[in-house]
Amino acid sequence: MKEIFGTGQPGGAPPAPAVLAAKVRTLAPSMTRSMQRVAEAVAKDPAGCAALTVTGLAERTGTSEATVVRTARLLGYPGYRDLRLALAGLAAQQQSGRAPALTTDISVDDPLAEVVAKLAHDEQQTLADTAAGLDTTQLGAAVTAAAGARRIDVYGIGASGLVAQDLAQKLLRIGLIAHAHTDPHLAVTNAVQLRSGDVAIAITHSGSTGDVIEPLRVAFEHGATTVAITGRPNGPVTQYADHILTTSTARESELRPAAMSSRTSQLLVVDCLFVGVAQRTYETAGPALAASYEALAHRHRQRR
Amino acid sequence: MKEIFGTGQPGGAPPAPAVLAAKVRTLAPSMTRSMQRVAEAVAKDPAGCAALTVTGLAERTGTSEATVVRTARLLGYPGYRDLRLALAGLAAQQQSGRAPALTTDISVDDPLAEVVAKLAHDEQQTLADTAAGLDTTQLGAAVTAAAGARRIDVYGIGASGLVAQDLAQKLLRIGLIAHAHTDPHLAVTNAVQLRSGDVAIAITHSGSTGDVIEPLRVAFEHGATTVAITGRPNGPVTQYADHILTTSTARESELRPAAMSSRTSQLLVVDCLFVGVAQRTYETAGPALAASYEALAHRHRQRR
DNA sequence: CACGGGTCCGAAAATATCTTTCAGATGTGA
DNA sequence: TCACATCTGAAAGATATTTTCGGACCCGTG
Repeated sequence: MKEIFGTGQPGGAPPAPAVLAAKVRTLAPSMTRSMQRVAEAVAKDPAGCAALTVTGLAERTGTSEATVVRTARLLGYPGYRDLRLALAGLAAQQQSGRAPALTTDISVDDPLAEVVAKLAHDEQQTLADTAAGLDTTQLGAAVTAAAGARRIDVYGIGASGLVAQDLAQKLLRIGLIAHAHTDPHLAVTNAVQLRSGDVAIAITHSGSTGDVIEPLRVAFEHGATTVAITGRPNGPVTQYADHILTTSTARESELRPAAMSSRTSQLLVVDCLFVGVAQRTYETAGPALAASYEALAHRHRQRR
Repeated sequence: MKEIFGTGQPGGAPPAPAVLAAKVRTLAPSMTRSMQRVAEAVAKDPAGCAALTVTGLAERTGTSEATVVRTARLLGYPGYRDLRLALAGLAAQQQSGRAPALTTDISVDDPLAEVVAKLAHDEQQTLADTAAGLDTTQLGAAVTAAAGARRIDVYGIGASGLVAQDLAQKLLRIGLIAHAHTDPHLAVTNAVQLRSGDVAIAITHSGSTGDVIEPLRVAFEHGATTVAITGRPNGPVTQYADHILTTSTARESELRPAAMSSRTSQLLVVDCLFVGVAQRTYETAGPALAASYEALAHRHRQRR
């Protein structure tokens, strides 16, 4: 069997220096234990790790050279050598005056003002990570597909279901035929209707939500162009996805469920997708947006 | 010879990445012809050279590996490997020097990468604004009311409807009785059921969405504690609100409907409200969160 | 003009580093 | 518990870097 790891991102994602920290955060959950140790060490002390050889880093993290190389691959680099280069770059950037973001958990007895500050900061971080980790090539492909689609179906369950609805609502506003499906059975029965030229989009943070994967699989097998918006670019859902849009995965805690930051991340991706499509179809999207704005104005009371 | 550079590292310490260019200029005259070629190439295109192996750089400069290594030594590095790392650092610093102003609107012909950057930046700004403008006293009051409520109803239409659902979903997870109403008629008929001790929350960006104000009015008149989450702290909706949580109002443009940033803002407020309530009811919320997490895990296929 | 002393240079060997392979270890679901 | 798949590290294999070493070149001198 072929090595599944090496693929990483087939779409030729260039290894970037500044987005490395974001990538670590995004991909950490989909890593194995030893790889996480390596990733953590790398994220914690870029300068120190850049000075180490592959053997040295393996020793420091208590793993083997092979694992270090595998981690480098997962982070999108051809090998450890390149990761090391990026690490040096990151270290240099950090060196040149940057305040390290202080992220503490929210605890039960935090005053409200602090809760607000921490939540806002966290979501900002999530946005930055997502933007940094988003592959614009994949995004472009998804935009092209959606802009020319006969029909667009979006699948999502739970919190992701709301994101799916948000996307569908917006696409409808610019004159596209878009539906959000939050019921697994209905989703599948609708997916059967799809064919080449249609687009199916699955939104799942974990990348392994069966109820969402199933309709995507059906759509995929019926020839539709499929897009996965997920936090686990290696998850099962990507198996049936022509294009993969990666959301960031911030660490969660008891009082801050994963749903919170993943939702922020998903929404940003969805917004990007939407704006991209709106650009592409500006001829019709522009007037449509204006018209829907007009229509809404009449639902508002006039006072004040 | 005396060390004239500001490295502050006398002896065999590795030179900093930033002073590399200066070193090249200073030491160039004392170099041999071939070494000068190498030094020049390195100074002119750090990024490009960092990507080359010792053999590659030798070829590009028309010299040999040995010469490259000798040059690296002359510049103060133990070997080419370390010069290369410094080069990568330098490249990264130069790269990060460019901070493009993102204050402009998104236009039809923006490349996707820029769309992503602008959207992310904008939403970050929105979060900061919201956090800054949120009145923690009002928030505290709303939290207290919600934490002790017999029942919580949330009203929202369109994009705000999704936020309402998000809030209700989360509150349900920690064991509270919460419902989101997106149908105006049903919302009103349900609002009639409310009484003192219950909480009604209206979410409307414009503050003047009749379909949302009406149920809140009914709830208010039936004695429920009412909360308004709105971008217009003076809007009609506040007339029937005991507590007002203000969301930020970012400027909109044709390709970036107001719904986008207002949604981000609303979600942050809703999250704050939720976390506050979860803190307040930690006795029951903690276990409930853990339990719902457990339950979800089984809906996911095995990892990878 | 030839010669000797010095420096400079690069091909190839020697070493270090990185990558791949493979088989045992470990965990997971039926 | 067993079967299966995944994870992991030791060691072999491939690259890259460093060192070695002999020849080329420059230049002043006899």
